[in-house]
Amino acid sequence: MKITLKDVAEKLNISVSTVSRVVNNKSYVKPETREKVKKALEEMNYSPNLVARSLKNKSTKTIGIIVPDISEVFFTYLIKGVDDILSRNGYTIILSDTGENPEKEELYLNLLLEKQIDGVILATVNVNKESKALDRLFNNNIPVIFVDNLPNIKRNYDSVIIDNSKASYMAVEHLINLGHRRIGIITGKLEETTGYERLMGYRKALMDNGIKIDENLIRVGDFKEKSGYENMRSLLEIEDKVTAMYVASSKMTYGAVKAIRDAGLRIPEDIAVVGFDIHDNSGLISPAITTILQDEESIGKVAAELLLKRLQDEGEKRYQKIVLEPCLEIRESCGYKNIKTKASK
Amino acid sequence: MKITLKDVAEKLNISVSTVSRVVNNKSYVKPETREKVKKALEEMNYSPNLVARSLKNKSTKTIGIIVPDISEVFFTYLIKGVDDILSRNGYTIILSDTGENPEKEELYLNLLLEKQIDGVILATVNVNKESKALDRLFNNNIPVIFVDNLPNIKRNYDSVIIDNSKASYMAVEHLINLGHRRIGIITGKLEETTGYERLMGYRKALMDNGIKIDENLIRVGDFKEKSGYENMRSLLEIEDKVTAMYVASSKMTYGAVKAIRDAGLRIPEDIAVVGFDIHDNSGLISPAITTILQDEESIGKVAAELLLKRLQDEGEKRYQKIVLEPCLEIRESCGYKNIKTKASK
DNA sequence: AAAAAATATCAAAACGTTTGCAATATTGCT
DNA sequence: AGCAATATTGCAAACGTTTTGATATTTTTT
Repeated sequence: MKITLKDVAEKLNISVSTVSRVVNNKSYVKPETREKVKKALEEMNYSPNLVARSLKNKSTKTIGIIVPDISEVFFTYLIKGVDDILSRNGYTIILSDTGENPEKEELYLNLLLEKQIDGVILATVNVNKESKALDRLFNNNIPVIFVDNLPNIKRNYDSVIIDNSKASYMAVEHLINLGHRRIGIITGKLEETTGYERLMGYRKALMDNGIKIDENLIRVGDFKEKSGYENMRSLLEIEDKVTAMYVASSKMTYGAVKAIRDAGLRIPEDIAVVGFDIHDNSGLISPAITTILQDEESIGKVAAELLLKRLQDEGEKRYQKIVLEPCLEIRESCGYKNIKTKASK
Repeated sequence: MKITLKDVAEKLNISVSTVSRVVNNKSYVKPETREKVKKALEEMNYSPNLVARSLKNKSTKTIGIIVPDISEVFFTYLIKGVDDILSRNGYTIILSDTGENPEKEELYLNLLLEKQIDGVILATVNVNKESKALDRLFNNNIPVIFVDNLPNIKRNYDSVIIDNSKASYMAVEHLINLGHRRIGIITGKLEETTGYERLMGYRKALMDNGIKIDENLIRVGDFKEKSGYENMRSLLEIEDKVTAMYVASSKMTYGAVKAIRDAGLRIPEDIAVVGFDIHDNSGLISPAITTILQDEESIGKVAAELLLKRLQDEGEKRYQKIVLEPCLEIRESCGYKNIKTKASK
C-alpha cells in the first residue's frame, strides 16, 4: 500500500506536520529528528502524493500543450523544445492532439482548466471563432502562450512566432537575386496569419524590387500536399510560365515538386523552387530543396520561457509578441550549392 | 475566482452533497432540484476541480508515456496512436522525453508515480539495469505497458512489439528471391531486443535458404546514422562485396545509402537495399527505399487498449506480449517497383 | 390512519497534503 | 534561578471533492 505522511508520523510517534516539514525542507526542525525522519522516509519508501499537494498548493506544476497534429515535424520539434525547458524547471506537460478540430481544441482547453494546469501553450486551429474556453482560462488568470498561428480575438495575448512576412521576403529576394522575374507563390489559407503574412512578404519583396505583381501567379492552398500539387499544376498551364516558385509550407512544397516533375520539368534548370519548413532528416532528397526554416525547437523553448515568466510574476499584464527570425537555407533547388545564409537580427 | 461546489450550494441554500450528486448524475435527487442546480451550475460557470476529485477518487484519469526521443517519427506516430485511444476514453496523457538517458527515465517514472498516474506506456532505454522506480510502480499496482523495446528484467510484464525477427526474415527473403546471395546486415545494439531479434531473423532467413552465413557481413551499429555510414563503408572494403544490404533502422539506412553513393555505387544496380522504418513523407527520395515498416500508430493503439484493459480488471495478473506483424513495402531500391506485399497473420 | 417503503436531503468524514498559530522545549543571559 | 529569546513540535484547519450513514420527507400499502 501507498505510504503517506501519516504512516511515517505514526511510526515515529511524531506529528504529520513535522514529517511534512522535513519532506519540504521547511522551517525549523531539530537536526536529529530531521535525520530520524529522513531515515524513516527512506526505509518506508515514502513518495509524496502530488495531487494532494497540488490541491493544497493550488499549483499542479503541470502545463498543457495543445497542437493540431503531433505527427507533423513542426510540432514534434516544438514540443521537444517546450519539454526541454519545462521539465528542467520541474514542470510536467500534458499533451493534447486536436486533429485540427476546433471543437476538440475547445474541449481540451476546458479539460486542462479542470485539471488545474498552471499554463497552456497553444497552437490553435481556431483562429476566428471566439472561444468560451479561452475566455475561461483568461478569467482564471491561467497564462496562455500562442505559437505558430495567431488567433483573431479582441483581447491581448502572449505569443511566439516567426516573422512570416520576412521569411517570404528572404525567399523571394533570393530568387530575384538569381535573376528570376516571374516568380509564383503558393501560400496557405489567408484566414491564418501564417498564410496571410507569407503572402504579404512575397508582395513586398517583389514591389521593393520593382517587379510588377502578377496576381495570376498567386495561389492560395491549404498547407496540404494535394493543394500544392494542384496549384502548381494550374500554374504550369499559364503560357508565360514562372521560372521560379516559392511554396509556403512543407507539404505543399512536396506536392509542387511532384507536379513539376510530372510535367517533365527539371528543378532547378526549368523552375527554381524555394520551400518552407523542409527538414529532410534522411538527407536523401535530390535535389535538396532550398528552404525557409524556422527553428521550431527554439520557438518551443522561447514559448516555455515566456510561460515560466508569466507564472513567476502574475502581476505582469503587458503581453508579449515574440517574433523569431526565420532562416533561408540554400540547398540545391535554385541552382546554388552549399551556401547558407542566416537572417541577422 | 474559481467557483466551487460549496459556492453553488450556498447560493441555493442546499448542501454540497446534493450539488455534487447532480454534477455526477448520481443517486437520487428530486427532478426539480436537479434542474435548479443545473441552472445554477451553468450560470455560475462551475467547472469541477479534477485534482480534488482525483484525490478523493484515487484515480487521475491520466497516464504517462515515456519515450527516448519525441522527435523521432517512430515515437510521434506511437504517441498519436496512444493519444487517439486514450483521449476518446477520457484519459489524459503526460508526455516525457528521456533523451535516451536512463537516469532521466528513472526520474520520470518516479515523478509519474508521485503524480498518481493510472498507468504508464514505456519505451524504455533502460534495458538492463534493474529499475527501482519500475519496482515501485509494480508494487503499487500501476500497470505498465512496454513498447518497442523489451527490458531484461525478472518479472513478467505487458508489452506490445512487432515481430522483429520476422521483419528481418521478410527483408532478407525478399533479397534472396531477387537472386542475391551475398547479403550484408547492419543491425542495432545487441543488448536491445530490437537489435538482437533483427539479427536473428537475418540468420534464419539465410539458413532456411541454404546460404552460408558469412560473419564478416554482419555489422552491429547503434541505430544512429553515423554508424550506418561507417559500417557500410567498412563493408564496401571487403573484396568479395555484398550485392545487397539489409539495414535495420531508418537512420542507419540513410547513412548506409550515403556511404554507397559516396563510393560511387548505384542503388539498386550495384547494391540493393532494404531499410527499416523508412517513412518518406516527402515522397521525394529517389530511388524510393524498399523498407520494413511497422505500423507505429497501431502499436500505440494496441498498447493503449491493453492498458485500458488492465485498468478495468485489476485482478488480471496474466501478462501479455502482443506481437504485431511487420510489413515489407517494396519500393525501388531493390530494382522492383510498385509491388506491395503485406505479411499475413 | 398508521406503518412500511421509497425518496430526498444533509452533515460529516475522508482523500494526503501544507501551514498559521499555539504550545512546549531548549538555550543563553543576567 | 529566573526570564527572555529562540528553537522545535503539534494541533487543526484548509484545499474541493465524493460518499456513508443518518435524518427528513414523501409515497405507497395495509
